[in-house]
Amino acid sequence: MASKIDTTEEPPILRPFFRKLNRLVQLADEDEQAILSLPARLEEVPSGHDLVREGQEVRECCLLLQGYACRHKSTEEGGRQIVSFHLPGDMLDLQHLLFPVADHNVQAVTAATVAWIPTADLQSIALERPAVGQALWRDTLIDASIFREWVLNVGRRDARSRLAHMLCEFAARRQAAGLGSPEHFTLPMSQEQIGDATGLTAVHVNRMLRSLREEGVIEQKNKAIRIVDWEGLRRIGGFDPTYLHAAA
Amino acid sequence: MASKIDTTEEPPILRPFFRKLNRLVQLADEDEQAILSLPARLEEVPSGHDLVREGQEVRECCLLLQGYACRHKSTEEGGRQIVSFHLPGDMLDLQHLLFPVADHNVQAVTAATVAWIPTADLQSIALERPAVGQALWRDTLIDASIFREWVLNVGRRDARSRLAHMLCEFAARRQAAGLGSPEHFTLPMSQEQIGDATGLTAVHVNRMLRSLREEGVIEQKNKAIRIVDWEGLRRIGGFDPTYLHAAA
DNA sequence: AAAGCCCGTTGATCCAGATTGATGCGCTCA
DNA sequence: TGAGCGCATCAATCTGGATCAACGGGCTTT
Repeated sequence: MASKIDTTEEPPILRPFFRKLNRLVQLADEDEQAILSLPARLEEVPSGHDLVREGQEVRECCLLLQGYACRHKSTEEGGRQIVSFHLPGDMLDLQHLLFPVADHNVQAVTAATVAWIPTADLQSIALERPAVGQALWRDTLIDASIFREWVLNVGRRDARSRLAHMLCEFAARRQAAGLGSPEHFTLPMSQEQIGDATGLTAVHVNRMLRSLREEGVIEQKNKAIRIVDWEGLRRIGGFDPTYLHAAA
Repeated sequence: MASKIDTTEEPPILRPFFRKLNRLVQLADEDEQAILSLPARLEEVPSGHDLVREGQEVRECCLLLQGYACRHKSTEEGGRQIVSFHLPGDMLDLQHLLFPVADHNVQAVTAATVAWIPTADLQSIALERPAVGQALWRDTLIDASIFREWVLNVGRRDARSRLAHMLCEFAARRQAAGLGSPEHFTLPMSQEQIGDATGLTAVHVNRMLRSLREEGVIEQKNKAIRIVDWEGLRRIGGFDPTYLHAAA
């Protein structure tokens, strides 16, 4: 399932990662070379696979290359809360650069390919190449900003708004990451997972999605979703993309 | 209300800030000197004062020296959500080091003294002194970890647990910051504010605090609070301090 | 010392969302 | 080709927390 690969062969598997960092901070050619030649261990995992578990000691950071992932925590009673969703190109656990023990879980939402990069190598590139370090720091700051918005989302918005907001964010981040049209895409997660992300139950997610469909702001068949009335959805969710800081 | 002061006079007003960073990363004497001689503009503000407003362009980062503060966001309908509370020694808006425009508000919870430090100076100290940069980065990562826990708190815990968890976190952070006993302290915020932080209404906060009192896990008179049964409170809140990463 | 106000306290009622359970559809795999 | 299963869908009932309303006590203001 896991295999060592020679990163000097083409095309460099870390290019999506470089592209993302380069959106955050303008990088020089040497920065690009340094990033692309980071050692990386590829792994393909099935949907639902746990990539990092809470309490685990982490020596490699996990970069998502294909598919979708999420991070989640649980209460002692077993209530599960997804705290973020991730797109290809996202670093899933940058916090492990400075804290070796995981304080939450990382899970594949769909079948996915990830690249494991030793934390030590990321640390030294961040230290030796200030621009790269700054890009990584920026990435963690955007993460934090999204968490704040999620606190607001689950704390103060009603069910329909929460869902609308989540859909808007997902669409906006897809677009920012250059993954295609923000109006028509596949929503990779199950309604159960959407509920875990919004603090709702799956059945209520179902009801509210139906309500959004009946209102004519979205269309759905299976996992395929089309945002018919972006302004309407934006208004229902109270979505303002400022907190994404243009990238993410 | 605001006044320029010569930071070379004793005692250095930035010492609490240095102490906090030094807890995050072991700093050298030159790091200490560099931190203590950062230019800082002192300001004393009354309870409820807005230190930073959403949308505002920020050129100085705000360091809390005395009193308590919070950060908050609002929905378009006006629902207010407090996303974090802050103790003396905390940097209130480190994200402005890399993003010049505020995506949320910072407010004084009590009368407070703050020090404004130009973002440019913080940026250069972070760049020129890797240990300081790392400490600041660590601080933002701990912030993010706390936000994740808050998403879980408002998303998946019931009202009583949310409150118990909030009390545990506040006590633990007080202790970590060396602000005195974790069992007996004054809770600076109003029940309205506690509600805004936990996604509840003030009346329900009141009821649940009474329930905690009746259960004998806490005692309260006015703002003074005593945690009588720490293990009980911990259990009710499902509090596990790992996410605070020992400092904060 | 009186006036006013903010804040905490308590009760009564209402509603958004949870829970439970039943049905149906489209996968995958034998 | 059909069995089995995960997942979406939908309805009926229940409940935690919101909302609305009233009161009291300690604080500041004059």
